[in-house]
Amino acid sequence: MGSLTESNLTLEEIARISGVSRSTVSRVINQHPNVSQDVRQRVQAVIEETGYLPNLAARSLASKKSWMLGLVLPRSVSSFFSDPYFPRLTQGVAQACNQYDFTLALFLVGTKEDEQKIFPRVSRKGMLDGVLIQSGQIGEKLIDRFMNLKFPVVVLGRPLHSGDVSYIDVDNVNGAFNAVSHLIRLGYKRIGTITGLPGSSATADRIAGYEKALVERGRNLDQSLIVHGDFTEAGGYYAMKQLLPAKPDAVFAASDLIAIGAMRATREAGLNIPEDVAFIGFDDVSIATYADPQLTTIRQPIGNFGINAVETLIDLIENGIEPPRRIIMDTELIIRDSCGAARRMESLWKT
Amino acid sequence: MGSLTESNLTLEEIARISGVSRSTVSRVINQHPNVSQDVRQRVQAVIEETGYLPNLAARSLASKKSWMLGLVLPRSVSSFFSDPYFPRLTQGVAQACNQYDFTLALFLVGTKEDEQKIFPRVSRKGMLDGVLIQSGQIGEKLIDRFMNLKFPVVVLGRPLHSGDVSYIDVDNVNGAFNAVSHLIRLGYKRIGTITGLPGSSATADRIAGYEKALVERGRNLDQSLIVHGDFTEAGGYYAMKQLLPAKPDAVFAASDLIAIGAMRATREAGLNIPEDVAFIGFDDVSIATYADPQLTTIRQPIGNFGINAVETLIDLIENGIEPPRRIIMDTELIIRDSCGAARRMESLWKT
DNA sequence: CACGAGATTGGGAGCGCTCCCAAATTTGAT
DNA sequence: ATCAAATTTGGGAGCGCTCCCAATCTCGTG
Repeated sequence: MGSLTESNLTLEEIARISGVSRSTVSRVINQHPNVSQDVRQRVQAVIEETGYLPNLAARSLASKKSWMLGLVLPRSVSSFFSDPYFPRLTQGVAQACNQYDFTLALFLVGTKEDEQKIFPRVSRKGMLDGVLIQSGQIGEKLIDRFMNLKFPVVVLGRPLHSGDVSYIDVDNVNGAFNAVSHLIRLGYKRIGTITGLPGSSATADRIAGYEKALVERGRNLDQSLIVHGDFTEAGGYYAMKQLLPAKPDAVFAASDLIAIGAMRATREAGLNIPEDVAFIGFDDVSIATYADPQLTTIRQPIGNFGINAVETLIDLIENGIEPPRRIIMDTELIIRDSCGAARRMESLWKT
Repeated sequence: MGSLTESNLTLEEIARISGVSRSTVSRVINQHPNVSQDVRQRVQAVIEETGYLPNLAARSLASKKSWMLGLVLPRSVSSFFSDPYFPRLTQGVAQACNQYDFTLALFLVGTKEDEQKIFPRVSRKGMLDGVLIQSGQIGEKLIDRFMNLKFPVVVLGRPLHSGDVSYIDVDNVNGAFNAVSHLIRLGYKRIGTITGLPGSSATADRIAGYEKALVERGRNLDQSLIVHGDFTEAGGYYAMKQLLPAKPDAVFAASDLIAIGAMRATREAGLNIPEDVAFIGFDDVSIATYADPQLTTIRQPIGNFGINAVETLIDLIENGIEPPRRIIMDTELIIRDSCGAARRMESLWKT
């Protein structure tokens, strides 16, 4: 174990030790076929023995590949990491990076200043092979610039103006549709919704799904039952205060965090959940099960979402950019207590 | 705006355009003093106009610096990103990296396989200038190996066996002491605790603080009031089930997440919070305010913790390694509803 | 007006790798 | 055994930067 020399080992050094040339060692490392069986083994042995790993910077410089992927997350307005969605996403991305032997560079865009500097930082030559960008305000501005550079990009969540860009999204329309249909099925009459931050496709699609479900059942859309939130707990709380006068008997919240906030406002108003107002969220993050009552919600495959995104990006990097890849993932209705399914079903039996 | 040429701009090219040599441009970029005023301005102008940024790989290779920092987080056992602590920490680290123009590489150690590969991955030449490691099982194993390589490391949280390593920690003993003292002051008689995952200094120190507070007030330590958890909600839930038979009237939980779980178990047992059992948590993550009742807790300066860690690491990188830096940050008692302070104080007034 | 110190500039060498091409070796068919 | 074809190997030329040293330029001074 050359643990002492481990630090300044070079290709040339490995070549000297194994009695071959620099090029041959390089071939062994890069799995190039044109190396005889016994030479390959001999070199392999030396590499293992010494714990040699090629210098990343040198390799990147020569090959124009860095085996690094970027993940750009805008920490829009207030919260961001207070919503467990992003950590889960990040985890999925990190896991996939590990699996494919890529390194993950994380860019959290916080301040206005970060926003200014983010593009040069990320697009800088010799740094990243490709980038994952969360859709939304900041993300959208970056997409075109990356596309212009022919820089491999995969957008997380459908961008509002998707030209030729590859993206991965969850079927938000259908998820919301299923959520609201579930509430209709349970017999709720005045179903309200608290939306996400306006200006994102997720928000728009979830509203569309909500409306579609009501319309298909021949219900009228009542604008007083639609209140805009921002994907935060506090936002949900204040939105619910606005919604309460409209006397909803059930609410579809555009995220679990919104639902948690809305339930807080509901309890404060002295109402019971789900007897007086039923709730259903979106995401199925861990707090959904910590809530009291536990939250019925639309589960997103968040972890797989990240993994899929990385796989798509790597494919883009290795096999070129056309045509754009587009992946839409399915959601799943998770029934817990906040929708009152148990009680409602019971009463249905009785009638 | 040479947006088209932006991509393959080199030092040499900038030199040609500004009519000086490669070396001079390099000096301008690296703020080397020996450049005349007017040449500097001329070159600066060309750089701005073309949007040139040095190739990172080439720069790293030549200078042996990468301007990249690593953050290694072991996703020990079950949860990890389900605890909002780590996202908050990551955010602080990312923010500081932005500020100091470093790039953040995130390493989440998930599987056993990751654990095997993490060291070569991270210590690989030409990749990182330094690394931040979360203390704990996996972290501890890595520390020595990095120290041997003279690789700059800052440990997040005091490592169990801290040799010459630099670390940053929060005053866990004092935090726990203040929490429990607060409960004592409010008149609780049977104060239990649910600990974190055994084997970390944070867990040990919080237990020490709990015991210190009790002992200083002349209370006896009752082992049946100490139950071990693991920093998860589910862990808190099951720990509380174990603790309930010991009839505690107040509980100090080693994290907010534990407290949330413990409160769930308490409610299920038909007890009221804080009338029957009061709670106090640790961390002050966002879920502390989403809980019902809102959680009294010990606030950690998590974001600043990350920022401080990065600053320490950069200092280490730039100014050498001895002596090891050690930073201990203070905590703060945040009084909300779960400790029953309001009611207790009220009743104190009456007497 | 010549001279040397100090400021400024240019060019070579090299960081450690990949990639290409030519040289050396092996193989197989005659 | 012989020669063309295929396989294997070695070395040169970069990749785009930094760093060092030598060359050049600027002055102030005697």
